[in-house]
Amino acid sequence: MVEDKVDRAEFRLLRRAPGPDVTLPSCQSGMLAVGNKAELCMTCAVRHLSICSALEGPALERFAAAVHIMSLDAQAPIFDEGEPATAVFNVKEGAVRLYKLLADGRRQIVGFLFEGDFLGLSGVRGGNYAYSAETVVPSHICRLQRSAIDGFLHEFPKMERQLLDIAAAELAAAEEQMLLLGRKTARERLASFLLKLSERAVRRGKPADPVSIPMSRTDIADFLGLTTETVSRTMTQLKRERLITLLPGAAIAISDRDALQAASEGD
Amino acid sequence: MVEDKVDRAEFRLLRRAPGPDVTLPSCQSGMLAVGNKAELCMTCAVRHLSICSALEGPALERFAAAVHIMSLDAQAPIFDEGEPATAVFNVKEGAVRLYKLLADGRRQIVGFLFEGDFLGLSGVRGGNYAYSAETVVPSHICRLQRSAIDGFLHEFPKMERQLLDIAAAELAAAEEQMLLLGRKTARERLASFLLKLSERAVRRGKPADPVSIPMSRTDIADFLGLTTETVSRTMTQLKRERLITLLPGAAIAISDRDALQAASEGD
DNA sequence: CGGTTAATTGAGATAGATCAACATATGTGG
DNA sequence: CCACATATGTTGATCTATCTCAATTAACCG
Repeated sequence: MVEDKVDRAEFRLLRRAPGPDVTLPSCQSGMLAVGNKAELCMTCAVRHLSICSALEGPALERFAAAVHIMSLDAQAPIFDEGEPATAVFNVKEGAVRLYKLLADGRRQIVGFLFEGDFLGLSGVRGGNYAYSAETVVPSHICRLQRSAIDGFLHEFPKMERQLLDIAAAELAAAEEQMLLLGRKTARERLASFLLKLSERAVRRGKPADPVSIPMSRTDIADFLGLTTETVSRTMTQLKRERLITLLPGAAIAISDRDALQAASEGD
Repeated sequence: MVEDKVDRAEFRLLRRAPGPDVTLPSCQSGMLAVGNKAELCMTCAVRHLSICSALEGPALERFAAAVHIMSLDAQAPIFDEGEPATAVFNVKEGAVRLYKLLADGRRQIVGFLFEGDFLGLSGVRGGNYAYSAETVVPSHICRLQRSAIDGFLHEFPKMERQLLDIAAAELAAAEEQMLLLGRKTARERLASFLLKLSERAVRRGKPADPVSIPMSRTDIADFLGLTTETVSRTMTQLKRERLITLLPGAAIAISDRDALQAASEGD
């Protein structure tokens, strides 16, 4: 526990040690065996949330044929920062964290992904992933060769435009996160985080109020630029002031949304 | 000076006070009078750096016809966060800062733009600008109605793809900035900042070594999530250790690039 | 060249980090 | 199904990097 940071850096080196190219993580937890692959996308519960919604009918069937669904355990690597960006992904179910590491193991989580979120095109620098990706909980992730998606983008300008919109939205979110990291207090950061999680849950068609918090305190800390201890203390503080209620099963009830909103902007 | 933050917040409110829509800043410092508008883009010194490079011949002439060049003083507003995003911009000459404010005046600069940099499509949330933009030094900024650029994007997929690449690069930069803001020390932040400025100068065809620093210490502080005092002290520290030399005229010589690189990653 | 603004330097305060128990889940094999 | 083992979360007591407040100095500009 004391050696946490060093462990993280060493672990990273270990993972990279084997050779220049690592086996694809798709093999690590097994692939779903599916009879009719087309069904995959046609009946996908999160299609309306993702770029796949730009396709219909035969195009969607062709798309489905190129997609592989990976079933991953919790804490499973998807790809590493610096690897050639040969595939793109879509989260079908579960949660993913994207992060960057410093040499000494300090970690910054640059984003969390949930059902319907797209991954692997934006945030790529010079053909390589700009961050690492891991599952937070057991997840189903759709995987598609980059070459394949490039073809679809070329063929369906609507999809490309949608991707541009996604990139613009991600950028706006990134800028908000910069404001949070550069200028907000711990209390403001946590309040902002909880509200944002709630908003995102709503966009996915889930209830706004009991927010599910699938990630650990350490993940939250590394996302908010804090330590676990500060996250824990601040959580307790918000609880004590009755802005939130900690529920069993990694969920949080927002007891006073207005007050939490106020707390997120600096009282 | 003591009331700096409050001033900033009040100033912002004042600027917004007049009415629902503010006069376009293009009128504030005058427009360049140009005989042959087509010449504007055809002979533009930074065309190869910007999205305009996707167009040639007649298409470029049509593009030029739709472009207005604004000549702005230093510290001139370009647009405000929350305004409808009715135009896109390209920096022809000068420097621009993009920033977000909190209600009490705390400011986070989310990016600096230089010659050739594009502005106004990515980072837009729901049709409104996600941040405010101001010039840092006297600048020439190309302005184009959003509806016009949409037409070109539709007509020239090459331009749209280029925009997607730009957005991806911006996102990668934003993620790196999150790592800086969330996990780096003041020393690491400043070293990273100076190196990045140097890299960007090179990409614009300028020398890597005496880096021009057009922005104030306050701007640097608000970009790095620090205070002016800390920026100043850290600058002095790097100078004392002979990693950099402060030159007259807002320039900095990188005396020991390797050491500065090391300092940017945590010694 | 004086006046104004920006940058630097110093002294002291503090939010959040670090170090250290302790508590509470989570899981595992008997 | 319980008792132990391990990971995760909470709480407490310090410590410190950076902020804040306060001068002082340097740069810029008409």
